Amino acid sequence: MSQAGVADAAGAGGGTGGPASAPAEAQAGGQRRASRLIDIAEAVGVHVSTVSRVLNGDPAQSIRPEVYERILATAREQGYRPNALARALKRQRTGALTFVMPLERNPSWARLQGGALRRASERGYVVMIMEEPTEDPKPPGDYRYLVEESRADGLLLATPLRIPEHAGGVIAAPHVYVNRRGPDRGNDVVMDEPAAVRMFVDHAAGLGHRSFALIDGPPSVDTVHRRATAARRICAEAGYDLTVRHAAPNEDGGWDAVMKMLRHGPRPTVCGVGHLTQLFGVMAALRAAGLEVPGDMSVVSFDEDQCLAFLEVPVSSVCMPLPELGAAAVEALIARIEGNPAGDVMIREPMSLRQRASVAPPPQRAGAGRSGL
Amino acid sequence: MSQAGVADAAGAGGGTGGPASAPAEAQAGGQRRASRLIDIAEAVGVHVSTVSRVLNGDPAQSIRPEVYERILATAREQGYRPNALARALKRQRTGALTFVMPLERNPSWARLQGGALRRASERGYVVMIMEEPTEDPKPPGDYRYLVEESRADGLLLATPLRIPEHAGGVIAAPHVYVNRRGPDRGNDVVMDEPAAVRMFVDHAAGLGHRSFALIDGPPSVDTVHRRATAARRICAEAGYDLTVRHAAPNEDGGWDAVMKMLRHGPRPTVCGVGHLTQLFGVMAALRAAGLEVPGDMSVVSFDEDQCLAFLEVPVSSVCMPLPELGAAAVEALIARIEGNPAGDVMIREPMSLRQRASVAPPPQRAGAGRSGL
DNA sequence: TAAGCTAGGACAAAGGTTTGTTTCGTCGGC
DNA sequence: GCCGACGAAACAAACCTTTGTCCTAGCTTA
Repeated sequence: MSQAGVADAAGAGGGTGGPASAPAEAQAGGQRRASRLIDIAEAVGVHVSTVSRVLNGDPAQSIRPEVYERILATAREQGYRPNALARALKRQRTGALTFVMPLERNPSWARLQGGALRRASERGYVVMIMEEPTEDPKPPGDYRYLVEESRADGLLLATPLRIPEHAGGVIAAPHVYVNRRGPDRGNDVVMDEPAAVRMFVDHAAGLGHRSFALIDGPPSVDTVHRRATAARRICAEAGYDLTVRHAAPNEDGGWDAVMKMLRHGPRPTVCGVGHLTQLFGVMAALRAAGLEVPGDMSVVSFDEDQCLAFLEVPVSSVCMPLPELGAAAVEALIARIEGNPAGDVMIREPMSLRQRASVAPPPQRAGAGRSGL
Repeated sequence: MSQAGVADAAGAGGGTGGPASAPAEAQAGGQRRASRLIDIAEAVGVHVSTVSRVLNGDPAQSIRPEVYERILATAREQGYRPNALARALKRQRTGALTFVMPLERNPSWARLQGGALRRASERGYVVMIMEEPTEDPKPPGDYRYLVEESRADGLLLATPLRIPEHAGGVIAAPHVYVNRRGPDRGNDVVMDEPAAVRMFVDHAAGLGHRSFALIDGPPSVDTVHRRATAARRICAEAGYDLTVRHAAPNEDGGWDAVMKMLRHGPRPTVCGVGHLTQLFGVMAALRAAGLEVPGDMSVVSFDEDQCLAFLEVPVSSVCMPLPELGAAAVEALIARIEGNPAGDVMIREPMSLRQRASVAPPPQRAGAGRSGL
């Protein structure tokens, strides 16, 4: 990047014979060493601290304009890049965040991650990703070491689980729980699951449905727990029937849940499904049971994905602002790092119901009466 | 994490009054400061270098067993964690990799990322993710700064694009191009796209197909380029017809490609589709055109995803080992960082064709004759 | 008994920045 | 003519590790 060496010749002449190491240029063999503050200082003929202040625009220091310009020019010529390690060591701040999340194929995680990464990048932070498997989760304290080792300034804890029993107490480092409520208050950034549920219920109720089902993952997952709780409350208040079925968050889980649901008790007329993968099993099971969607049963997914529009029966979904959630989590974490904790955050907007073909008025048989529309 | 403070009392007694800073414990107000080497050294009554060697298991140094034990015990009591910053600064190695990739909802990227992250973690590296948008890509040299700033030891360049014209030359830092051939040789880790294409062609040819189409993204994407080139060669050698259509890597692109394909020239009997998103458009367009899959046209996706099994017509796919590609890329990068560059790598295994309902023998009309099976 | 060797550590110099404190002139004011 | 202030920059102490070199007893050996 631009030929160095010129700088030295044009520099302050004679006094280059300092005891310090070789300048950035003229390294014989391999890779040219990276330019350091001291290389610029020697080339210009000033002290390293002066260079540092100029390059950082320290307002408390006045510099002669010519020196100022020379330093800037030399830094450019040498392609100077501050050593983030040294800077972080001195400043006690790394400019890095750690995002702890499961590595799943679920597109929702990608949306969340994308939102977080973009916002972090805008804010000048780099993000490291660490996997936390959904099964066999480690206590959150185990991630603390990344901050303790000064690798990162804070933690985004985006595991879907609720507080593990072995939580190991509260994390001292700046941290935010993403779409999950942590053991300590004031560090949660969560989706407004009740609003999502309400959107689902209102939509279906508007078509005449009175008997609801919710098929979702295990209640140990905090989002699931919040969704189920909200559904119970909302349906109870409105006087609707509700069956909640917790099942494995995969295709088989969806299948099993449907099969059990059809065997036991009165059949609901509309069914919300928490996981995209469960949805596939749900649709297959309904078809296998001879039920038509939406003729016999309406279905709504709580995971939005493009493929929903191209399934055998296109499935409506509640589309939640996952990228916004990720971005807000980053924002909240940075605020904590900078010493302005702002309390829990709930993400509401923009939430929408994407209507596809899987929702219709309930079948007459089960309908209350005014299924006119 | 275990009460500190005990260590000091049990330590070497009197000589604690060093001029250095306060020990890790007994910090009055806020967060207890992290334990440092010097805290352990003072507690035990040895020099900091001794602690460092013990904790790092330096074999060149002999230590009295009792001192050895005391150091280890004290480190444990204080919950010592080496400061990664200081260590990296001194060792000139960060233990971090940077993964440059687009942040897309495409599940293939998640699989690739997952494979890379897991392998890096196994190898003791942390990974930072940087976005490179698919449109408006920066020259790869622009990421170099992450290494120049000593934030990472190497770069995984997983942008799907071919060498940008403004590449800005070769990157000096250790780097690997992931599923893309870079401007310099010996740093590529790529999928065996020709094998994938051959799997597609052989499968279809075995059913009697002789007229192929390939719908894929723009040829500026290196994977697309490799796929198209391989398809041309393979079909030419076998004497099959081939139409290659480059289109936008989204639903509309797939739709447009089909429409153009149906308007111009002889209609192929089987169609490979490069992107999952394009596939949706392809399926919609075929249906809109009144063509049945697989009756009138067989379809194979080059992107595997669970949802393929649940589309209106379940679509066969060539499932490529993306996680393995990611892992191999990490492996190759680490080898370079450690000074053992190993040349280009091609990932072949395990590659499989997932047969679903979208492939059948060609329709009689277009078949050459022996369409018996 | 003196020289030499070894075990067991201490010393100190990096590694590249940041930042509080001094220093050295020079200028202005009285 | 002297004091204070100020502009402009140097000095040096961190930040925390790693690692090459040096030192000091105690012991062995000639």
